[in-house]
Amino acid sequence: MFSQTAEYALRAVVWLADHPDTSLTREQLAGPTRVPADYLAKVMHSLARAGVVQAQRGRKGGFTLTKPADQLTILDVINAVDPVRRIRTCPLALKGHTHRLCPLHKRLDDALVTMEQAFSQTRISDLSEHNSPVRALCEFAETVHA
Amino acid sequence: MFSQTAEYALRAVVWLADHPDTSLTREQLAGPTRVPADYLAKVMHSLARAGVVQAQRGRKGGFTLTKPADQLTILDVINAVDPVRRIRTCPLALKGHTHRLCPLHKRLDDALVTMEQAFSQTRISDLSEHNSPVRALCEFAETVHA
DNA sequence: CATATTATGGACATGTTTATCCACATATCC
DNA sequence: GGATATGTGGATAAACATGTCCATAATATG
Repeated sequence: MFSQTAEYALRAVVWLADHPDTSLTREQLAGPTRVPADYLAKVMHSLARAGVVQAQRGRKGGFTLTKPADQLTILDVINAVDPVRRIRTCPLALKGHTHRLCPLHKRLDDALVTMEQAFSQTRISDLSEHNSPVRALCEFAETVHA
Repeated sequence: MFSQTAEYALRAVVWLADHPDTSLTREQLAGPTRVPADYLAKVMHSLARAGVVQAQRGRKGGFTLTKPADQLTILDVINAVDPVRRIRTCPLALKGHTHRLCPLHKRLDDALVTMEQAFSQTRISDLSEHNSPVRALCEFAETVHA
């Protein structure tokens, strides 16, 4: 239901949130989050364009969150890489039926709204180890160390 | 968020529900629902295998719903062609972390549960013209007639 | 300024979904 | 049984998502 890209983006952002005030390189992110490093480069680029992270080139470069993790939601991340596509007009190519959806597409869109709400209500900081009994990223950090 | 295939399947099933006790051929379904006829063949086949519709070959053949539309939900249709893939184990390949999800994947799975519930609570009959002020399939029927 | 490090951006490869086409099996009608 | 209508199944293509590779630009450090 979610794209692989969105999954990758969320893992990277959560990892960044767990390492505040630190610039992490693509490689440093790719390892613990288990995202293909070369593909992660593209994902991080999307996040940078969307203003979720700030990129810094050159030596000592890397990525940091542009906002504190408690001001960043799951929805922000998902919309940056793979926006929820609401159903606003009839998917069938109809004449003047753009203003009101039929029951089917109304229900489907309602489901999308519900998901958007769930995503917008969860802050990235809620996913950190400090704020949850179970550590984010399935406690992956415990199984690997640089 | 939903696959094109699921969208097609829902259109076809809603159309079938609006024409009860009638066997509709692939062509008769493809027209008003605007689904590519050849692709619809495959979608209907999936629905038949899942027991949502019954297929009848040969002359005067076609498709009918196996159950009354008020005993069939959106979830039944979606699961037939493009099942909601719940997150039951950690997407990161971890050792003994299958029993409990981290906060991130717990939240994502919660969102999936919410969607499943929304889908299972809507019956196909709820989408028919008789039970709704706005006709199903965006009143497409009004714009085309055989 | 030279070098090493790092993100950027494009080309390319692979995989999956969506779509098309056609031969075949099955059923109805005469 | 012959002719016609229909779903079934496989091969193939097109579009898109995912993944890999490499040259380039930018930045810090010495």
